[in-house]
Amino acid sequence: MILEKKKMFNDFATSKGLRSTRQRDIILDIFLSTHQHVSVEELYLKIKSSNLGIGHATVYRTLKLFTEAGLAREILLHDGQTRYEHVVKGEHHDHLVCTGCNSIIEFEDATIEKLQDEIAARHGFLIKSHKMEIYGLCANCRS
Amino acid sequence: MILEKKKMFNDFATSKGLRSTRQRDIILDIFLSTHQHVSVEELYLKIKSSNLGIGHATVYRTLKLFTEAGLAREILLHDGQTRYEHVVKGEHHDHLVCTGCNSIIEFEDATIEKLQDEIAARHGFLIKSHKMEIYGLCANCRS
DNA sequence: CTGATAACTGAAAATGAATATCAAAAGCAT
DNA sequence: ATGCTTTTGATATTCATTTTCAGTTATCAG
Ligand SMILES: [Mn+2]
Ligand SMILES: [Mn+2]
Ligand SMILES: [Zn+2]
Ligand SMILES: [Zn+2]
Repeated sequence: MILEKKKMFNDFATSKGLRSTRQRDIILDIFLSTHQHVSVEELYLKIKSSNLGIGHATVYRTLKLFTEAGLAREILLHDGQTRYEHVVKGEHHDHLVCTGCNSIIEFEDATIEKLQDEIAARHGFLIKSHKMEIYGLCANCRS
Repeated sequence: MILEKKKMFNDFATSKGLRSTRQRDIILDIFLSTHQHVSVEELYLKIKSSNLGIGHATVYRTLKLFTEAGLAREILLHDGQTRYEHVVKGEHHDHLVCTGCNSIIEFEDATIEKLQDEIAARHGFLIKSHKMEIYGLCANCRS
């Protein structure tokens, strides 16, 4: 799994003529070791606390590369910070976002995805990506 | 239609003990005269070009009031600017966003909305709002 | 291995949207 | 009109992200 992701990035780097650097290796390692929905700052701090000095700019730049390489997805919730999550090949999910405790529940719904395709087709629209977020209170925060 | 919106804001203002000001009247007029999905900056410039001096801060503040009053909805696309659209009572729609020409197509799908409710219910989640955006190329930009 | 070249890094500065500050102005009740 | 409270807006501030650019490093031809 992790090796597969590393290979994926390697292939991407090769195809784009990117160089292999210490920083990119470290950032990839740490990104792969995180759970879902990490903000750039969280990653930066995690790297910092490992006594590995890497600059902010490099973390930002590298996460964009991961996104381009298809192994990360950018998520913009309503907290003013860009977050990244892992892309699992052949999977897609959307989010229930709790405004009480900021927790995120993931869900998949094939019917919704199909309806989206139909709507797009009806408008001659070519889908590249989509996002769907449901905001509200999770079971815990309701009570 | 426009009178109805003005009354709506008036009622809201009264219920909140807000004062009636020249600035709020102007911003409401201009907001109601726009089409969908205006950014704060666009509104600000429109006001400025009408030779009516109103500060940035006031435009930001007032649009939040409109949102609270239920006559505007905040939209966050991927261009780093908050936009606002008109709320039509009893209606809801989502967006197809063209990454080629930045145009936006609106659509409604009752089945998707119902599926969202079901998913939320399944997780004991109480929905407050949701957003769904499909990104890609519109019919024009495809060709 | 060596040197040339182009890519990469990161500290620091810049950007840009949005918010906070606060003194002056304006609305409203009496 | 008076007095009190809200509102405004120029300005400063915040904060995430991007840009700059000089120094560093990876890669590759010789
Ligand atoms: Mn997720
Ligand atoms: Mn719309
Ligand atoms: Zn919660
Ligand atoms: Zn288009």
